[in-house]
Amino acid sequence: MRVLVVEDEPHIAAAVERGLRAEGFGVDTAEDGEKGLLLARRNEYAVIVLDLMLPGRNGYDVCRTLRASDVMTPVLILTAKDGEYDEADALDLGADDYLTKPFSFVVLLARIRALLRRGAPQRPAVLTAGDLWLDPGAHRCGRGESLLELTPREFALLEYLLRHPDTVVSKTELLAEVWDAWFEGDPNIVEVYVGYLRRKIDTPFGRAAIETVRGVGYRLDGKGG
Amino acid sequence: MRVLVVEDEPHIAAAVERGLRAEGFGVDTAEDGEKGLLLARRNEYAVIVLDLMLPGRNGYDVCRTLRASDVMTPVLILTAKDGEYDEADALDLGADDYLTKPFSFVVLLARIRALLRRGAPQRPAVLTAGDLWLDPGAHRCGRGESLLELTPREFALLEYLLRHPDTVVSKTELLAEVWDAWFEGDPNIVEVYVGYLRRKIDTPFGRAAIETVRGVGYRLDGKGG
DNA sequence: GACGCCCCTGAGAGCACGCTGAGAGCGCGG
DNA sequence: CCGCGCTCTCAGCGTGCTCTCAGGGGCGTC
Repeated sequence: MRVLVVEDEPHIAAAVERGLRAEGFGVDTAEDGEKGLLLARRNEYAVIVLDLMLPGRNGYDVCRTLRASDVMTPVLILTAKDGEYDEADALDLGADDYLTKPFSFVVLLARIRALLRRGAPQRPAVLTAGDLWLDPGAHRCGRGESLLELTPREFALLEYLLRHPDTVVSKTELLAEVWDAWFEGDPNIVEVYVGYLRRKIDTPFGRAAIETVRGVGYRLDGKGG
Repeated sequence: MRVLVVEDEPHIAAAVERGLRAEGFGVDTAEDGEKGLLLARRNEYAVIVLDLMLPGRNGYDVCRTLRASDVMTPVLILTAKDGEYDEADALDLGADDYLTKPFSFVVLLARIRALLRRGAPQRPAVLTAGDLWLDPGAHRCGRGESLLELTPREFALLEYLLRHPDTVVSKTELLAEVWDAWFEGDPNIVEVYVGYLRRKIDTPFGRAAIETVRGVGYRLDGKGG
């Protein structure tokens, strides 16, 4: 899930970037409108966070140009409260939401999530497969009554599998989504972590939620094994 | 005192708007859910009057989305008596009151006044987690009978955690919310203050209300540890 | 039935992350 | 002007997580 941040004030850009990364987003930044446009056209972003006051090509211009070239990525506009621009204009130009500085980071996150939700179907708060459950918000998971202690990596892996139940996910896909899009290490790492997971969520319960599909990948049984 | 009316039937919208204006309210109207959402997010309303049967995005959806993006403005739901929706559902979604059409304007006004009296952000006077309690108004907190002496920063941190019990809050989020939205210092400060807090609220009582979720953040146990 | 590929697993190295103690800076009150 | 308390920085340390590697075993194929 990648986000593009177009913002010329370095400390704001850095704070937003750091925060979004901590929330699991991939982040690209651009310090002016020109670069923002380039990146927005070249890549597929889930959301674009766009400052209005930019050197050179301003946010209005960027937003209009994007829409004109059929880039329909949701755009969230940032601007100073006392700016010369009006929020109504921004929304007319095809922006999807609007936030005035200074704003709380949590609000920014909530807005971004809301934008993402609009496009995607609503996801339930807790993911389950049979008696196996995982709560992304509380960062907890378990099998029936038992709470399971997972490391961050194990948790991320299980979460991904639970989001794609009864579907074979390839090792490459897991590497890209759970690890890093540009992961270059030993792909064996996936097998290792699937092993760790099985020892925690399957073996103690005599179940087998994660099935190996030889030569293809892994499949999580929607009924928990 | 502004009110947002989201209603697609023009004559009802007009009647409600006229009536509310006569009572001294500022009124914005939206004829569908999408516009309603935009306005609700953009502006601060005292109350939102929301019809359930709307073209496109219906009232349920609007209400749920608003709550999900942390807009806590009181919502009063309007709906036809024989509609397919149930009152209980509406309240579950985070609506605050409920009125079936046809309704008398006087009743609508009374309900709106009641909602305003309740106060917009319906916050409990005292936040608790098990025997741990914090009174934001009195600026006091304690564990059971014992009063705890916290510095302002410690207090703010605990308050934030208590407002998000059983949820993992990231260090970034804490930096942004308890410190400053654009905090640039050493993020280690969060660990330091969590340490201070634990020494005051956990160690002396042999409890562990604040749990560390490695690589993600901290979680306050809703039962106080 | 034999071979080869893929997967599994145990051991271990490296290191990132979080915790803590010490102390500097600063504002405020005495 | 001094002392106190709060905030924040910094560096060291320990834990346990992540990842690598190599060997063994299972499954499919020929």
